[in-house]
Amino acid sequence: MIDFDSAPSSSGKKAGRFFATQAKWLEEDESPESQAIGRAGEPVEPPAFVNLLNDRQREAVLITEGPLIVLAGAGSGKTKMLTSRIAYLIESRRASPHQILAVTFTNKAAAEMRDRVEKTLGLASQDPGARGAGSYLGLPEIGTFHSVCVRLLRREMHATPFSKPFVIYDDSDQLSLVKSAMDKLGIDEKAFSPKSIQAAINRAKCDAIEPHELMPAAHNILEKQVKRVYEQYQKDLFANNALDFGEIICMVYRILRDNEEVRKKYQKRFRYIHVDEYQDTNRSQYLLLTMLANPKQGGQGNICVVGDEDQSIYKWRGADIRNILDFETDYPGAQVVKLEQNYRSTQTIIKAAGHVIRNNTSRKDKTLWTDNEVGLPIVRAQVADERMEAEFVVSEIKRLASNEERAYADFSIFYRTNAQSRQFEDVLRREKIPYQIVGGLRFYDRKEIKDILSYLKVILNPADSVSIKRIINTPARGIGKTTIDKADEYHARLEGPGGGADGEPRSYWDALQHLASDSSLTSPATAKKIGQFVVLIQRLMREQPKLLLSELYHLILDETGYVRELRKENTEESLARVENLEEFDTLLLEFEEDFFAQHGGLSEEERNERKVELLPLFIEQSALASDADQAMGQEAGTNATPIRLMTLHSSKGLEFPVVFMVGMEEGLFPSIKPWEETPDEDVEEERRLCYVGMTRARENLFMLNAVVRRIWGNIAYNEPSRFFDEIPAEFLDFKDMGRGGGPVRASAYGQYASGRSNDRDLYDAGTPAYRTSSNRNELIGQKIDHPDYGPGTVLNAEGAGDEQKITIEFKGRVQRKFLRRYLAAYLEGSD
DNA sequence: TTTAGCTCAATTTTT
DNA sequence: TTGAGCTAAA
Repeated sequence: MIDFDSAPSSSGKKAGRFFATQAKWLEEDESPESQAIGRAGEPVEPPAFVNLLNDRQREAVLITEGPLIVLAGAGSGKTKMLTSRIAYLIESRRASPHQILAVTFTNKAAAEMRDRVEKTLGLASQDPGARGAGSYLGLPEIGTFHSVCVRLLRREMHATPFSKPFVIYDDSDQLSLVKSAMDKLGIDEKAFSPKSIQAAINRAKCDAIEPHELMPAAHNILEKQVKRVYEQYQKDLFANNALDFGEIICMVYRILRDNEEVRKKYQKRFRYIHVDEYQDTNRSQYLLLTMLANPKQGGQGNICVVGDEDQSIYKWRGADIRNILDFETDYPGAQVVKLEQNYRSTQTIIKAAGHVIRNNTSRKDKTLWTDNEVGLPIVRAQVADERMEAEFVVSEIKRLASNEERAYADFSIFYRTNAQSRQFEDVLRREKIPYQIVGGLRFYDRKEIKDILSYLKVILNPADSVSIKRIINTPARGIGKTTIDKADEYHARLEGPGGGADGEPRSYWDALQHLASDSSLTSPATAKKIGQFVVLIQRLMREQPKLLLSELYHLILDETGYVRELRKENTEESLARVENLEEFDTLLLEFEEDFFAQHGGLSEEERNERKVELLPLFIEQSALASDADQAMGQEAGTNATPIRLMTLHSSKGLEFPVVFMVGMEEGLFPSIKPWEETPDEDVEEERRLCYVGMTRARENLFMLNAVVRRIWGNIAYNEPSRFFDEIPAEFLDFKDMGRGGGPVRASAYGQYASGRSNDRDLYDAGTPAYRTSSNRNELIGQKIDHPDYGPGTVLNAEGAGDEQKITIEFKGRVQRKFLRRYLAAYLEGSD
C-alpha cells in the first residue's frame, strides 16, 4: 500500500520506530476515524506538532492517502494544518521532501508555508542556507502555480518551443505584443480595443483554450478578430522567446498532456500534492492538477486541496468555483474534512459574518463558530460624505490608539475601489499618522524599473521585441515613431516568405542590425542612430558574462546616461525615480548575496563561473515576484508601524485587531449598476467579498456608509449597502452622523430609480452617480438660444447640480463654458 | 521629435 | 475627478 523503499533511510531512532508502528497501524484499519492518533491504547507516538492540532485539523493531517478536500473557514488554522501535514508526511517517512508538492497563489503564502514547514521540522536552526531555497536542499517543492511551472519549464526545456532562456511578459508587455499583432494583421485599434482583445485572449488561456479551438460565431466579428489576433500573438510570443502568465500554466498543461515521458516523471515524483486556495483555481490550473494527480490520468491520487467557497472572490479573473464544488465527483472516494472553528475573531463578528454569507445559494454546508469572547458590537456608522468618512475613521483610530494603547499597525482600512483611498491619505497625512497602501503599484511595475529590466531582458534574450521597443528610445536618442515604423516594416519583410536566407526566422533584433549596417534601407542619419543603439546592446551583451549582476546594472546606467537624464530633469518625480533606482541597486546586491549564500562555500573561481546564472534567475523572479517588496511604498520618514489601507480583495488572507470597512453603499459595494440587471452570481461574489472583509477583524469591526459621495466628479446619493440589512440588529451599534455636514439637498436630477426600499434610510435618496452621468449624455447635443451668443449646441457637461459646467459651441466653432444654473432658462426642456 | 492639450474611460488584479 | 494615451502644433 505504501512504498517505503524510495523513502530515505531513517536517520533518527525515534523516527524509525514511529514509522514502523505507523505502517502496521495503517494496515489494520484505513478508515479515517481510526486514524486519529493518540487514541487510548494506541502505541503510536505521533510527532509532537500533531498534538497541537484540534481534532478536525489532525484528521486532515492524518488522512495522507487518497484525495482529500479540506473546507477551511476563515481563520480556522488552515495554514497550520497544511504545514503540519507536509511536516508529518516527511517525519513519518511517507515521502521524501522531494516528493511533496504544495502550490499556493501568492509568493507570500508560499514563503510563509516554507518557513513554517521548516520550523515544524526543526530544520530552520540547523541549516540557515536552506532558507527560501525551495527544493534545492531537499525541501518540499512549495511555490506559486507560476513559479512551480516556470521551474518545470526550465528543467524540461526540450519539451518547450524554446531553445534559449525565455522571459516572462507581464500584462503591459502582453498588451504591447497584442497591439503589434493587431498592427501586423491590419486591425484598427479604434474598431477593436487592444485591451478587450487581450482580455479575451487571457480568458481563453484561463480555460486552456488554444487559438485553433476558438469557434467564433459566424456573425460575431469581434470573436473572429480575437481568434486571428490570438493566433498571431502566440506566434510572436514564441518568436520572442517569451511567455505570458497564462501561457506558463497552459504550456505546462499541454506538455504534461502530450508528452508521456514528462507526465510520468512528474506523476511519479509528486506523490503528495497540496493545493491552497483551491476555490481560486481556474480551468487551466485544474487541468494541470488533473494531469499530475488524478488516477484516471495515471497520477497517484494523493491530492489534498484546501479551500473555502465562501472566500472565492476571483471569479471575474477566471477562477472556476466548480473546481471546489465538484471535487468529490472528479475524485471518487474523496474524503471531506471541514475546519469550522475560528480562532481569530469575536463571536459577534463570526455570527454577523455568518448571517451575511447565509444569503448566498451556491455554497457547501459549513458553519463557522468560535470559542472566543462575545466581544463588542460591530459599529455601523453613517456619515455625511466621504470626507466625514475619513475624518471619522481617523478620529476613531486616534481615540483607540490613545485610550486602548493600540499600535497603528493594529488598524486597517478596507475599501472596494482604489480610488477611495485618497480621502484617507489626505487626512492621515494631515494628522501625521503613518500609513501604507497595500497592493498599489508594484515596485517592479515602476517605469524606471521596467526600463532597466528591459535592458536586462534584451541582454539575456535579444529576440524580445517588446523590451527592445521599450528601450530603443529610452533615454531619448532620436529614434522616434517614424523610425520604429520603418523598422517594423522591414522586420515584417524579413519575417515574411523568403526572409531569412537560411530559413531561420528573423528577429526584430536582426532587423535592427541590418538597418544599422545598410543605410540604403533608411537614411544615413537614421542608420547611425540605430547603429549607436545596436552597438550599445552588443557591448552590454559582450560584457555580461564577465560581470556580476550589480556591475552590469551600473554599466547600463553609465552607458545609457539614464540617471544623468533624470537628475537633469530635476523634478520631484524624476528624483523619486532616482531613489527607486538606488533601491533597485540594493535589491540586486541582496539578490547576489542570497544566491551565493545558498550555494554556500564557493571558491572565488566557482563564484566567477556561476555568476552567469544570476541574470536569468533575477529576470524570472522579478516577473513572478510581487508582494515580496510590499513593504516599500511607505512614506519616507515614517518608520513607525503604519496603518494599512487596501482593497477588500487585497485583504484576503490577512487579519487585524481593528478593521474599518468603508464605502458600504449600494452601487459601490456591492458594486452594481442600478440601471442594469445584475446577475445573482455577481451579487454573491460581492457578498463573499463582504464576508472576507468582516472575517479579517479580530476584535473591532467598523462598517461605514456615506450619505453623499462624489464619484467621478459627480455627486451620488447611494443607499446604505444591502449587506447591512443582512446583519441582525443585535450585533450592531448604529451611529448616525449623516446630517453632520449640514442639510442634505436633493440632487439636481430629482427622482431616484431603484426598486429597493430600506426602512433604515434616513433620507430620500437622490440620484446615484451612475444615473447622473447618463443624464449628462441626454444633455449633450441639446440646442440653446443664448441672448448674447445666439444659437448653439451643448458639447459637454461636467459636474452636477448648480455647479455643473456646460460647454457650448456657437457659430464659427466658438466654444464657451457656462455654469448650468445661468443657462437653465435658455435650455430646451430644461427644469 | 517633443510636448501641450484633448478625449475617453472608469471595479476588483494573487502571477 | 483623475489618468493614460493620442493628435495637432512647436
